Amino acid sequence: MGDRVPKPTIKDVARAAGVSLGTASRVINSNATVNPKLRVKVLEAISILGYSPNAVAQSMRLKTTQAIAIIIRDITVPGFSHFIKSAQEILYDAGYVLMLAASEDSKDRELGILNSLARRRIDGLIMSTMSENDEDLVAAREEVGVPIVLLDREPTGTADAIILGYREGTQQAVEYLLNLGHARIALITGSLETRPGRERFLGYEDAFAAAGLAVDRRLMRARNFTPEYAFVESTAMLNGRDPPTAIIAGGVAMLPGVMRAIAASNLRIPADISVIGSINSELSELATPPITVVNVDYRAIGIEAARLLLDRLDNALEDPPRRLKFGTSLIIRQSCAPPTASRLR
Amino acid sequence: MGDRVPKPTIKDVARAAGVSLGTASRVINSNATVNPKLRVKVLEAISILGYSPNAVAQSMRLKTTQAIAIIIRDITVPGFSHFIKSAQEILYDAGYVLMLAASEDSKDRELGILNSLARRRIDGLIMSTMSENDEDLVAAREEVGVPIVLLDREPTGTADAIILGYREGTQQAVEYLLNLGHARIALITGSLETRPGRERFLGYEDAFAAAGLAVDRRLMRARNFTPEYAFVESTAMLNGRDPPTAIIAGGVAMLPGVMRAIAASNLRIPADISVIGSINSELSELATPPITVVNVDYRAIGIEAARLLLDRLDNALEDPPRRLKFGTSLIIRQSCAPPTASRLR
DNA sequence: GTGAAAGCGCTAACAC
DNA sequence: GTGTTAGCGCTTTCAC
Repeated sequence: MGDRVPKPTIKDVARAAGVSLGTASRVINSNATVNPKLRVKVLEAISILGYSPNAVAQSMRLKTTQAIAIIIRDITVPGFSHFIKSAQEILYDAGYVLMLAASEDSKDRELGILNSLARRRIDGLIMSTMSENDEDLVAAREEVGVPIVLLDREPTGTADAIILGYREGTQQAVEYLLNLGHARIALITGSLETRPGRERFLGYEDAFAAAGLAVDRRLMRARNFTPEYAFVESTAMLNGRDPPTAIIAGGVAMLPGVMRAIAASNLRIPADISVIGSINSELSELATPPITVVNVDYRAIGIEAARLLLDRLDNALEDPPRRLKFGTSLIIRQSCAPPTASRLR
Repeated sequence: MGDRVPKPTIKDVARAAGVSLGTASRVINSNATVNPKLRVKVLEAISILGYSPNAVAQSMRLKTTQAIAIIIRDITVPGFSHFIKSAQEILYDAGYVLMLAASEDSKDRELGILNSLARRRIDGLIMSTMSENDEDLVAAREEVGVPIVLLDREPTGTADAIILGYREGTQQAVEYLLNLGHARIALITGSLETRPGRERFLGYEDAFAAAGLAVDRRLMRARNFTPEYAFVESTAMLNGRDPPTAIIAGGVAMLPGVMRAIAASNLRIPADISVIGSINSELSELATPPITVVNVDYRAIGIEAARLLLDRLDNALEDPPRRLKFGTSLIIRQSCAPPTASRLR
């Protein structure tokens, strides 16, 4: 473990092979013509010594770490973990290593992470900042000085971005509910400091406007994306006056909170209350009844985010910022039904 | 973005402050007494230039990267993602950065990752190898040359380990089912190449032995830990001759596969079939009926794994290998009932 | 208390 | 085609 034996260096290889350091380097990087005999000797020395190049020294010299970081609020959110997984795969196959950090919706944490990554000279960054316009955060991102792909955030500066169609997705969900006869539809989502919350609000309003209906602001809640928040707001609305007949969980981690609140209030889905979740999950698929969701394919998004960054790194350093938009799809299952007369009041 | 302006170095700081490079270094590392006046000048220069030390150069000099890696089969498994999250938190607070890689149950992948991490000179490693005894894998782990904490694997060499009490947990689950009147209990788990699979087999046998009953090997399946495998085996057993009256999903990701198979076979839980899952999850909590599980607290485990490694790094380089055992707890919900007479045959 | 200089392991430019 | 050397940015001796 402690492995006190220091690893062999290229110098050791050169000495063992009886060649100069430069020659050893040449065969290792196989970028110049080397006498076949010497080449073999070096290769032998490498395998005997168990040499493998020190990536830290290479980074020092080459000024690239072949490391890319992902900063995300919470890696345990199923959608996010799929995003990370697929991005990591692409990155790994391209020879990069993934550094992962959770910002936990804390500005200080995000700042600290950004700072640490800047010092470490990562090559690129994929992240979803907790606030698009906060000055310190913008400056800290700038300070890292590497290409950034923003995940569903309004890009500032020169960052590329992956944009998700939550506005249209939410509009579609609300229209579906409206067509079923619902009028009192609750939307619970996260901070308006950030694109996903804002877009869902907009989509909600779009649907009501298109139907010529007025929205009830009291049914629109936006603070943070946690299941705990979803639970609290759902419970409050469900047990307050003029309760909603349908709830949209406007965040990928929020459905469990909504479902807990419904269970705790002794209500049944969809007889007493209709619900629509965000993103497909084991829960939405296997719940009884299965839950209708506004789905977005985080696996595909992870792949594209990684590719966007890699492409920027490889051959598009100077291109203008790009943004890729991903749509949503409404997966209709059995969690929505026309509102019951008794609960319509 | 490209930020073509190279970042200031300590040399720039020294020049700007009118001191020598050594003095600048001393105030940055605040480890030696420096004339207060000079100190202030250096500090000023740092803030004016926006200097932050190059961690790559520090690593080169100090021979520590302050980076720790986690290698795990699949980061999207809810339990694992909680493990990663809590470990990352501890690591980050201790000044380390997390490198994450998914081995995906592929030997080549695991080998490749190990190799890449060795070159990068990480300081420590937390992992759950796909095979404890495979020679190449053992050698590759050794080759990294840093302290390792193995996650629920029989440690080889000098590695520390976190051990999970799946044997006792499975025994407890089987006894619970036996007491309910079940005799034909299926156990679906992953590879026996690895501790968790083996331990569950043992626990299953323990329970039958304690009850003086013989096990039916055909009800014990062990290939891999995926939900797909769980689905296939569940479907086969449920629709074969002498079907089980209860199924234990012996892997943290397997419950969805079992539930899909049950739904596809038009069976009801627990009237037609009892089920016990591994690890608590949103699905097991919010399913109808809620699912009984053998729970293990991956959050706590992540914390301890990180602490174990950090402690080893800090002040116990020479101590003998340690192993920490975590127990399981049976969370009884409503997915198990006495077997129906008609299905007992 | 401070400056000068060596050296970590590597790549690439430069001579030969 | 090969060897020698400078230098990436830093920390830490070693003199003074």
